[in-house]
Amino acid sequence: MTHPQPIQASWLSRCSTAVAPELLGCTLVRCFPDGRVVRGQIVETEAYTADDPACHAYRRRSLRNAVMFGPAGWAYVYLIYGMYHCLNVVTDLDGVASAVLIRALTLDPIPSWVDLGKGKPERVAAGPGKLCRALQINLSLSETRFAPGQPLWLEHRSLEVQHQFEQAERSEPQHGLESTTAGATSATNSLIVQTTRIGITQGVDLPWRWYVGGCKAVSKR
DNA sequence: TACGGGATCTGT
DNA sequence: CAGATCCCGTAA
Repeated sequence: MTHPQPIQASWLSRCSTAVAPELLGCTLVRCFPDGRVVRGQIVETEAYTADDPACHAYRRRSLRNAVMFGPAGWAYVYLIYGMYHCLNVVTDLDGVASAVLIRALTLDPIPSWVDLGKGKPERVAAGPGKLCRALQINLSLSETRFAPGQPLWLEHRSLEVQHQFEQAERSEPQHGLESTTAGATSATNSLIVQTTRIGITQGVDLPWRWYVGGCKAVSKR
């Protein structure tokens, strides 16, 4: 068991559509001022790019979206529907407005101070709004850097998780893409499913959502 | 300055 | 399927 490897800004400094699937299986770390730490495995992501009409930075640079135009490795948090927050990881080169929305986490174990509410524990961080509620992520964390010692940082897939993903790729004899429900496609030999994004009205057909197949924390639709 | 819609979630 | 609830982009 090796210790966790923090994700550097350079690794995130690529197109969001490349980063988003690779963030699956990685760990989001939330560190509170008193030192308490919550770790969650990322199981669902979406990519947003500069020329993507669904992207908050599509039209112009503004006070809210400015951080997306900057270098990779910063947090973009926004308030949605007046009551939920959503967490994004800024990606790509300085000047290229893009980000990955973190849509779901599995928390194992769930720390005692995380509010379970009612409902299944495996769904405490199922959905972009719920994961921010569970980890107490709000606007004050927007425009902070993902780095160890900060309130938020990211860690690469553990060896175990990496093996899981690779093993899944080996487990089936070679096949092409297999169509599942509603246009979702997944290689029969991969844990990762790629499909269209959720909750948007523009860019609806872009297949820029990825999730870990079979995971209970993934949005259902 | 005013207005309306939104990368959500829950309960009916 | 409606409602909660508030910020921000757009138009005036």
